[in-house]
Amino acid sequence: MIKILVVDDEPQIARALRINLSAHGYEVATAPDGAQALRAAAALVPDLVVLDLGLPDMDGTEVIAGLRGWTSVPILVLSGRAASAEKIAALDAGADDYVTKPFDIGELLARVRAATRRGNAAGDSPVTEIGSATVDLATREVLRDGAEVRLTKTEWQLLEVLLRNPGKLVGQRELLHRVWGPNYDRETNYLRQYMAQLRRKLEPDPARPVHLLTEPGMGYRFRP
Amino acid sequence: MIKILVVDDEPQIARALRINLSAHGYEVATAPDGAQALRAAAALVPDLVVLDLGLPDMDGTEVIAGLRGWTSVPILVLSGRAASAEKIAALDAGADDYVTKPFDIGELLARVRAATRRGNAAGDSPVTEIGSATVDLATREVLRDGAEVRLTKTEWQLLEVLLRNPGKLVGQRELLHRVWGPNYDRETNYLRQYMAQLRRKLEPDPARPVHLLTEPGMGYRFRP
DNA sequence: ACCGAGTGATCAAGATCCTGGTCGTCGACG
DNA sequence: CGTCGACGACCAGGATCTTGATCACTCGGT
Repeated sequence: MIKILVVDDEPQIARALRINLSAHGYEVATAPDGAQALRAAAALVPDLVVLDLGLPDMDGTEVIAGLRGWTSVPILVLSGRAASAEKIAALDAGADDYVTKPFDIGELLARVRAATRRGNAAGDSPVTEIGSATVDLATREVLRDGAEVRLTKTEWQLLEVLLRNPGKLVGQRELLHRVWGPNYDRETNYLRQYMAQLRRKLEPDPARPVHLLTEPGMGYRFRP
Repeated sequence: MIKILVVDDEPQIARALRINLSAHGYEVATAPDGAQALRAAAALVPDLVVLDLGLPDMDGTEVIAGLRGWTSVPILVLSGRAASAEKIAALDAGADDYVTKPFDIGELLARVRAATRRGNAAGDSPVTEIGSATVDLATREVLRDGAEVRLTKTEWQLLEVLLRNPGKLVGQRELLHRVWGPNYDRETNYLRQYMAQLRRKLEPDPARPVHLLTEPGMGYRFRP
């Protein structure tokens, strides 16, 4: 079942979307503001986010950036503002589509189909092999030698950023920014702490990592 | 370079799109009707198709179906008709986005960026050849004769400045500014030190550099 | 042809920074 | 009240950066 997270502060619209989407076979969750949206997205790992830009607590692009930090889930933006600058800002922040209110529900559903179709067609298998461990980013499960390994929320966020950039070096500034937020740029000790935990849980020999590598002075890298 | 195929039977619009897109660094090809569009797509394998629905020879959805038969290239539909039924038909036929004319060129470019960003996510990175070594600035990797070469942070910064100005002379003042900051204008010995290290790690014969050249009294130059 | 100044290359240390590992505290949650 | 995860501090070992010294080369001037 395809999971959709609807983010809107107006109860009527949220309700209407929920009814229409679930009538077409989607599993729907809703969040009334940006903070709860980010939490819900982390908890549910939806297949699509429908995001209203007029949220009370955060700017729309901030929500998009918060999501894009750790997931490439399709984001479909709803907005009352039709100005091109608004659209460009949202799209460049990482949104996949932009629909202005009032919108035709049939068109919205078609755009939802287009966005979810892409996600499925992209077909990048969400499971990643790390030595003897298997990481499934979609279901948030780690199996190692048949046994399940538990990761905490922070560990997941850190691991996901690395796994979504296979082979690529991710700077420590960027990692801190994406996992802990913009105010933790200097706390590199967090990184060391959690990288060590991830290595203990995933690497065959945590003292000699093969997949979760350190690039001294620069950042970390996941090698498949 | 990202290749875009523009399909439009109106020469003015095709011309305007070509100019705008190539001004933003895309490689543009055009086709005036559906049949030629399908042939061009098969020959060029573009990274994005911008498709006007009002073609003389085929219905727009037929063109989309013809493309979708063998490729999952992103398709961005342009159309003068704003009716929801049209949009739904095009999107369900396999289009990724639908923009109604008249459109804002900035918005179109943003949607182009959004569409290509998705495809390029699993993309390839630009690599530079230095003798027998290959340098990948995106992933921060250097391979030499199949073996991996480790560069330190400062070595990367210095090398990146040179590689981003291929063939161009970069003054020592400028290099020092970019790598060490504004307060190191006179420390040219740093440059010598690290240039020597880079040559040792990258040049076939470090004593006789072929790609990382010294311009006495002025600066350094990377020759591809 | 000789010399000295200026510049660049190379070598060899200390100083400094970074990392990994460990420990202890705090707050949330059951 | 007990447990777990997040947070913060510390230390030792090692890699990196910085600095100084030495030598080779070029280029004017004598």
